[in-house]
Amino acid sequence: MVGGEMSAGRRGELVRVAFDLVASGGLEGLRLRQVAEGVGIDHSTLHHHFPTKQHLVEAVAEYATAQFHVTAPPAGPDPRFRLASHLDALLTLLRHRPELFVVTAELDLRARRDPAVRAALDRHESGWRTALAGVFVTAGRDDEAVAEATAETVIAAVKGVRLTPELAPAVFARLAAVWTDGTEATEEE
Amino acid sequence: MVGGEMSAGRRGELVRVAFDLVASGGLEGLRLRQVAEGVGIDHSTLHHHFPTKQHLVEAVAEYATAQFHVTAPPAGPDPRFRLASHLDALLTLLRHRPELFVVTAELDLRARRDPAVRAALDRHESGWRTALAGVFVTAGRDDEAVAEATAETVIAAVKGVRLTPELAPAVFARLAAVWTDGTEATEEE
Amino acid sequence: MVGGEMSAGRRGELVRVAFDLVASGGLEGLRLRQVAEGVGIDHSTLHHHFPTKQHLVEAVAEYATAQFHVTAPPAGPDPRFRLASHLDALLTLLRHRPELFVVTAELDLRARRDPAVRAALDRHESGWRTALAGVFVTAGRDDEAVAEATAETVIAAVKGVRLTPELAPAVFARLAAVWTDGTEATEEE
Amino acid sequence: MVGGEMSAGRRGELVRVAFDLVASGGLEGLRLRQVAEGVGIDHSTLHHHFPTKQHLVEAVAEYATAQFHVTAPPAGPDPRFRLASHLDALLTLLRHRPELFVVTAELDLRARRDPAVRAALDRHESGWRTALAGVFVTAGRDDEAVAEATAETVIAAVKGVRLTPELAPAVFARLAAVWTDGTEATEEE
DNA sequence: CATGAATGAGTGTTCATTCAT
DNA sequence: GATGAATGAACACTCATTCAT
Repeated sequence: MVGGEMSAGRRGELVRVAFDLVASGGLEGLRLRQVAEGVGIDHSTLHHHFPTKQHLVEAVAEYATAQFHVTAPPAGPDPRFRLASHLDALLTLLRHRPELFVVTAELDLRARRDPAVRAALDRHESGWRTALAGVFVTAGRDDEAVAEATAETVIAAVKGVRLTPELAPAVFARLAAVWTDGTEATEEE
Repeated sequence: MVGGEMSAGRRGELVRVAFDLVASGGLEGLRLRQVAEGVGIDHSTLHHHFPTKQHLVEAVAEYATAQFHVTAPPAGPDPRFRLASHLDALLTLLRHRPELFVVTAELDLRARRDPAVRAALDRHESGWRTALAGVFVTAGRDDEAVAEATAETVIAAVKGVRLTPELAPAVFARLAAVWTDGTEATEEE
Repeated sequence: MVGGEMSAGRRGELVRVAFDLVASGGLEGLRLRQVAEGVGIDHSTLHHHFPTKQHLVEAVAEYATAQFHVTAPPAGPDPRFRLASHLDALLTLLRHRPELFVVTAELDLRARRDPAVRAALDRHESGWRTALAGVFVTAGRDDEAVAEATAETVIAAVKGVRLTPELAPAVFARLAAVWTDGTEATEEE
Repeated sequence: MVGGEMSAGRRGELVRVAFDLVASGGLEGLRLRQVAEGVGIDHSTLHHHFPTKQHLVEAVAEYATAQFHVTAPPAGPDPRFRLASHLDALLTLLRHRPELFVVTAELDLRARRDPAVRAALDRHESGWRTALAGVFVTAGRDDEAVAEATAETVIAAVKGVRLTPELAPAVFARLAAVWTDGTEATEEE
């Protein structure tokens, strides 16, 4: 159950090298020769693991989105705590692995023309969306539609700071403060 | 008669066609031959107007960011009205010219490795940032640091819905609602 | 009679700029745009003066070879003096205008595939050849065939140092010494 | 069986075809597509063997200069014989492989702007220079400086007839005759 | 004479992909 | 699996030349 299909092995190595290359040079700059070189194999050997570049890109999409599972809002009765925990986890991840957000931004753009990448991203995002809406719904202050809109707003704001991690703390603080009761909001800051 | 220079002429034509191609195929898919073909000239003639592809991309960046001037928050005493107007204008632009937001997203990613595009985007964004912070500062409810963080949050949320215009109405409504909920806001009405 | 057809005027200017560009970048690197730019006119205007690049190259060939008239062996009864004067003049020219020899070397190579340049060079070279053979013939020590071979040898040696002017003094000294009587030969050195 | 590596193989084939093309069309006219075509491979495959055109040109320079090893003056006690043998070998090479001299002339010109070609030529030429000076030094008639100047003169003359092989016999005869005319030379016979 | 716009053939180079070994 | 050689379509860019103004 652990590492079901990746992590070690040539395939996983290749995906991680490709991920790093996308992070530094963009999807546009991704070169199969560099990926192979980064793993220490010939570039034509790479095609034994990924028949086509597209397959590798899709694997990178799966890999990248999977890394976000650590940010899932924890279970619990207190919506404010769950939201705060979620934003904290995201902030920590953004600080320590900013490339994860960069690559996601790259994939978001690619997804417009690439159904497979689109699907991988949607799989990830629908989970995120649902979990977040759940948090706001249990807060009980709003109806479901508003809760969903609020979740969407948080997601949008997170996406919006993917390329500028230095702005994230202030933005996340605002998000947390605003959707919390007036009194706590001010003292949290 | 004044300012006719920007939109007419081969240069402007080329920029607009390039812009459209970026919107549909991404910066990655931008091909000079297609740009030239879209204008009806030989691809080598394009180099007469833009010595290099980079020059064309920079012109696209200038063109794209310039289109956002219509969304500038209007002057006036009422911060809630100014914010609502700004979000309305953005929503209208997003509805009618979604490519503008797509291209901006593309440029944002390119800007990570392209100082010239970075500069063009920064020029545009710093104006946006300042104007928005100004709105919140005059609202008087928060100090300057909070106003700036709030502006950043709005910017982040707008950036976050660039690729999903269908979510924008709900998100923008949440943004407007949240920052007009306070006591001061209601008493002015 | 002075400056019969060149020197001043756009044509002459263009030829001299082209000559300089060939000297520095080779015939291979000659660009009409640079020639025009060097004179301060548009590159399409250049075609009013030289319908084609070939015409300009031929003009450069004429110009380059014409500069060698100052090295013609002087008239006089003393063959040794005539040879020494000739070699002196060549050495002086090589010192002060090395580009002249570089361009000639370029043209020599081009002449293999370019009959017009071939003709210009032959015109110049046949005069040189005849004059030099004349010097050796009047020396009286050898028959005409030997005189011509000697002239050819001097020409070959001069051509051979065109690209290495620093070797020219020693080589020219050897040439002069060898074809002079034993006694004078040693004291000239 | 040893050394079969230099002449066989795609690399060697490509170099020889490139050499021939330089001989006929000049370095200026060298086209990678023609080289590949001459070997019967796709022009992009050429880049598998030579990453850049420059690498191919340098290989041509190495190849061309290496062909001259057959003209090295033989060892032996008699300077006149050594010089005559050298000139004979050069004359034979010039007759049977005139392209070798043409290509060398092309490379000489290119070397002015190409340090790598310059180095290849210098490697070859310094050997030639040293060997020739050695011949004249052992002749004993002149001091070392004069011997070097004489070697330089022979080299210059040889270079000077590279493009006109028909003049070489007469010139080489003059060179041999002149430096074997002295009293010491005759008394050895 | 001079210009700016346009042309089109051609240049070296790149890169994912294929295939025989 | 792994490799090296080969492919071919595509790319940005160059440059002499032409032509309408």
